[in-house]
Amino acid sequence: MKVEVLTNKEKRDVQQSIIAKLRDLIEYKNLEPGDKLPSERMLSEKFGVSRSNIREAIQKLEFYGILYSKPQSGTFIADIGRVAMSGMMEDILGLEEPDFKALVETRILLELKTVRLAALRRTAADLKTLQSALDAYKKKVLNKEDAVEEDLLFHLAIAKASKNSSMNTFMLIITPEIITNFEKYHVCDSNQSFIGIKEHEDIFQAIKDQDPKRAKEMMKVHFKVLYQYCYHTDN
Amino acid sequence: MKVEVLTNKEKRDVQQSIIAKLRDLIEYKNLEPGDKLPSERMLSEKFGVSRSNIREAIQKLEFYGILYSKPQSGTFIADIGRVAMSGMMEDILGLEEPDFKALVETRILLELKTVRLAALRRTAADLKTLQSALDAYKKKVLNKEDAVEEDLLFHLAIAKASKNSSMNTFMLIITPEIITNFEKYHVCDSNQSFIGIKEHEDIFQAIKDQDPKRAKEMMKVHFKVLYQYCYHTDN
DNA sequence: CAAACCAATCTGGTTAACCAATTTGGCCGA
DNA sequence: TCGGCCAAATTGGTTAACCAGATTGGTTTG
Repeated sequence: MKVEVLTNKEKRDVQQSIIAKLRDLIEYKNLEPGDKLPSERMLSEKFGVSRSNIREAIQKLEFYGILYSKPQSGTFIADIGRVAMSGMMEDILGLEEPDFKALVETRILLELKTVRLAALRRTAADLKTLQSALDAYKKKVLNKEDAVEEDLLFHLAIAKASKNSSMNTFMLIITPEIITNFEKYHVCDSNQSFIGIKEHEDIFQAIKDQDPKRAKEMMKVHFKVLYQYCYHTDN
Repeated sequence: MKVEVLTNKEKRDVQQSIIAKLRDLIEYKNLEPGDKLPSERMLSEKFGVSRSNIREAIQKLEFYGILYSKPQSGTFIADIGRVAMSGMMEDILGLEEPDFKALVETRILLELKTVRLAALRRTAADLKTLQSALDAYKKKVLNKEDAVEEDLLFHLAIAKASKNSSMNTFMLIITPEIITNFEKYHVCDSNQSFIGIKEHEDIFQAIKDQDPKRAKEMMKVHFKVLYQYCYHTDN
C-alpha cells in the first residue's frame, strides 16, 4: 500500500474526519449508550484509513469521555446519552486552537480561584513548596536573570495547593502556551520583575495567613498588567 | 518476547514510570530546551518497555507542551526552559483523578465566566443555537422525561458562544464526568426541572439582551443547589 | 579552501502480523 | 428442552517489519 507522510495539519484533518464519520455511523446505525462500535479493523477498512488513525481518534474521544475501550472486547459508547454524545462530538469538531487572549483570560479566571482555595486549604507542606518556589524566583530576579519559568512554577505551586485536581490540570495545560507567548510578546519586562517580587511575597503571605480575600486581591494586583492587556477591548 | 495484558491501572503506572524515567534522563544528561531526546527505539530498549508505551508517554508530554515530535527527525524538548519543564513533569506525575466536588467547583467557576462572555460576544448564530438547545430541554422536561443531557448541551452552547476556546475545551472535558456523577448521585431531582426551565430562560434572555451582569446573576441562581452542595464545608 | 552534493544512516510514522483474553454459538449430557 | 461447556472466531493491545523524509559526514568540485 502507498504510504504517505502527513503534515501535522493534514493529520489533524484526518482525525477530525474520522470523528465526523464515527458520529455519522452512530447516527446511521442508531447506536445507543453502552452499544459496541464496530471493531477497529472494520472501521479502518470502512473509512479507508489506517488502524493507527482509528485508534488515535478513539483515544481522543475516550479523553473526552465519549467512548471507552475494553481490552479484548471492544469499544463502547459511554453512558452519557445519545443527545449529549452527538452534541459533544459536534463541539469537539468545531474546537479551534485557543488564541493568546483566550489563554490569558482563562488563566486569570483560574488563578483568582486557585489562590483563594490555596489560602483556605494549604497545608504546611504546601507552604514549604511555595516558599522554595518563591525563593528560586527571587534569586533569579535579584541576579537580573530571566525568571519567567520560576514565576510560573510559583503559580503552579499555588494551583497544587488549591487541592482542586481539575484546576491544577487545566493550569498545567495552559502554562506552556503562556510561557511561549510571554517570551514572544515580551509581556514581562525585566524592570517589572522587581515589583513582581513584592507581589509574589504578598500573595504568599496571604496564603500563609489563610486569608482568601486578601490572597485574591493580591493576585488581582499581580495580574493588573495582564488584565489590561486582556481586557482593553471589552468587559 | 512474553506478552502481558495490563489493566488500566497498571498501564497508567507504566506510563507514569516512563515519564519519571524521562525526567531523570533529562536531568542526568543535562538536556536543555531544543535538545533532541534519544530515539523511541533506544528509549524502549533502555527502559525495558515497548515502543508503544514510549510513544504514548511522549504523546502525553506533547499534550502538556513539554515535548514535541518532528516526523523523520526526532523528539525534542520544548522551549519552556529546564526548570519549568522539570517542575511541570513533577506536577504531572503528582496529578490525581479529580473528585466530584472538584469538578463541580471548576464547572461553577467556568460557567459564571462563560455566561458573562457569551452575553458580551454572542452572535445571532449563537442565539439560534442556544434557542434550539433551550427548546429541546423544555420539550423533554414538559414530557417529564430525563433532561440531563439537554441541560448540559445548553450549557455547552453557552461556552461555545463565549468565544473562548480554552474554556470551551475545559467545559467539554468535565461535562461527561458531571453527567455520570449527576446520574449516580441524583443531583438533579425531576421536580427541580420545572424550575430549571424558568432559570434557563432567564439566562437565555440575559445573553440575548447582552446583559453580562444579569446573565451571571441568573447563572448563579441556577447553580444555587450545586453551590450549596459544593460549598457547605468552606468558603 | 569552501560550498555543493550524494549516499548511508537514523528517525518518527505506518502497516502488518501476532497475542491472549473474551465472546459466542453450537454441541453434549442430563 | 434446558443448562453447562468447550472450541473457534473476534477483539483491543502489542510487537515487529517497513517506509519515506530528514540528517549527516565525507567526498567531490569550483
